[in-house]
Amino acid sequence: MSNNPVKVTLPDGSARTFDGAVTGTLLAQDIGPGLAKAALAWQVDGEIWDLERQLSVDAEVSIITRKDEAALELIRHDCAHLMAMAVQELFPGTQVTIGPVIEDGFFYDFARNEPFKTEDLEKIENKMRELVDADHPTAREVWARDDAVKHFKDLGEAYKAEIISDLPADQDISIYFHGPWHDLCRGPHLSSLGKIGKAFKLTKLAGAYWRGDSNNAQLQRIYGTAWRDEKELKAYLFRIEEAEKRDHRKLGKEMSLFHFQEEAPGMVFWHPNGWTLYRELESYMRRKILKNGYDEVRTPQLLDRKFWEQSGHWDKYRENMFLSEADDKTLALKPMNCPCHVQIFNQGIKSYRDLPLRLMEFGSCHRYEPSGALHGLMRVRGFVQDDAHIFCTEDQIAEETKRFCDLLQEVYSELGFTDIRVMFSDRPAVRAGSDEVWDRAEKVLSDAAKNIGLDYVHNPGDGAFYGPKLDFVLRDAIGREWQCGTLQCDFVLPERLGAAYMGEDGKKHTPAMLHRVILGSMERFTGVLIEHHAGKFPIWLAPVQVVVASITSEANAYAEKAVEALESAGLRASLDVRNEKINLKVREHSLAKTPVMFVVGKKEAENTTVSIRRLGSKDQETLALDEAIHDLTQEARPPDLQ
RNA sequence: GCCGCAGUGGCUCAGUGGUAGAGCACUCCCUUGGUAAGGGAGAGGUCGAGAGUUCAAUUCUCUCCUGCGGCACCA
Repeated sequence: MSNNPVKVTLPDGSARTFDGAVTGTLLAQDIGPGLAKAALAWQVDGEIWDLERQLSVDAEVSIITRKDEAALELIRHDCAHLMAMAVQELFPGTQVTIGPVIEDGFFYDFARNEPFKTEDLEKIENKMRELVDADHPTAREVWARDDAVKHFKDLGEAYKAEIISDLPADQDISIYFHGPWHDLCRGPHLSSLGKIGKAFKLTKLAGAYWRGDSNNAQLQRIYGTAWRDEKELKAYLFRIEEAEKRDHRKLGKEMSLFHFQEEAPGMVFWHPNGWTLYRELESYMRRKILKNGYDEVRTPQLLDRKFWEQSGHWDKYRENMFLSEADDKTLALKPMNCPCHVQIFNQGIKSYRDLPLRLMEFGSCHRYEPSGALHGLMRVRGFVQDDAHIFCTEDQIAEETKRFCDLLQEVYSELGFTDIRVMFSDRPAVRAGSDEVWDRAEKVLSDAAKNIGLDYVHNPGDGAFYGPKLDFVLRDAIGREWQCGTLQCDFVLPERLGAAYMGEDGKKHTPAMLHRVILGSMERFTGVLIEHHAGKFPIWLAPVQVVVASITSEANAYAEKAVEALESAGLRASLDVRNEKINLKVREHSLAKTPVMFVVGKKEAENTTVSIRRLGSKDQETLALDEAIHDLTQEARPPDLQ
């Protein structure tokens, strides 16, 4: 170790010089005993280091304590080790594999013949607390690769040995010891297990494939969450509870929007309330799309197998298609609309003057999704896409991309989503079309995206089998992301399906085809809306926009009249003249999330007024019935008609 | 599809090797009450489906179905 002086610069700009190499611990002690006690790790030129790691060159440094955001990652990483340690103590013979930090927590994948039971989580958690109390110190060693491989093999840790063998040759094989237990790990780690604290909780048990490949063995994964203190843990658990409250499956049941049943897994039974919401959304989209130069069409759902053979779907997606037999033929329910739209394009002779031709359909599709993938409205087997295909020349792609992105932004913003992320996905391993065609398609689409200033993230290898795509991911009210829109550039299918137009040069050409959706699946987007609004829909979407509730039976006739007036003004109104107290009615309609309530008693009946109560407010406002209806009619207009 | 868990009246859930219970909702009666639960009575379940063990299964075992949490998948 060199004895040259080491100068470190602290965040406040002050500098300290040490005679030789310095560790985080030494530095913290040098600054003060309080900090020495609170130190968890230190940051050297932006990189987090173990406290005991030696620094022998000048650097910018800071001491990390529990107060720092960076402490979270350290705590979670240590917690993963702690859990693995507890598991191996409780269940000897269990092999460890990997245990990374993830959003809000960590997990560790184990290989063990016996399955873990839910009850085991508590045992493991208790053992973890014991180990925290024991406060085993951490030590780091660097081993020779072959020694490390042999060591873990001898221990029966085949997975660890495999991981080490696969590490790049130039990488140090660092082993971390926590008292009697050790693991291969890149680090950094806290200086002892006690520093983790006890604000952790094991949350769920799951299966996970080794190296994420379903051909490999399935491991047992235990998830946990860990925080800097009890308060943060509580806040996290509260956040989870709040998210559960707005779960669209729960709200769908409570608000009678839709249901599923086992005779039709993954297919929605829409109830009157839910269908009203769906239809409002559909009407809105139809107006937006038709205004943007599209023509609406409708195509068959059941088509002959040979049709799908020609399109290439039979080869690649046969396993995921619903099949049927009739007239000695095999038919398949359409999994997407594009081949059908090409058939419409192919009717008659198209001229370059007809391009771009934009065909739009609320296309009803079926996909045989794996049973484990189904999830409420978010992942279904029968769904409707707000789908369209734009047939155009290659030169028109840039302009069409711009038009589409403008429309998409407008729709998202009118529906209340402003935080949108874009991804550009290029050629997948399994694909149709030559590399030359892919080169062209990727270039034209990414250039178009760049030209309109889209700030996209590159997502390699995730394109559709026929072309590259732009995906649009939106963030909802509580920060979750939903992939909805997509724009896919396709030079393959039009050719395969024989689409052609007569060019200016009098020769036949194959058009390019842009596949695009904005909402994606209507079902899924409805689910997103339910969760985004937590069931408290804006008036234009609310299944029941206003309920008229009478206070006494003497006002019932007037209440009926008010409902009739609301309905003739085009509003969705319902009547509540039950023989119940107004308190109960207010409570029930509030719980039902009806946005507006007209409360009418004797006074209102005599004066032709209504007492208005809005969802989420205790205020009351009395207005003349006509005026109230007039105001509400304005307010209930969809965003594009405001 | 894979791993783990679950399936009991419309809903939320309790419970037991001797064929079931609560709250809410529902029906009826009383109550006409001014902004988040007025009172009383009543009705309602082949305990997901099939098979097995047992004198006896909603309860134990197996198979299947569906759902839930992940994984894998998502044209």
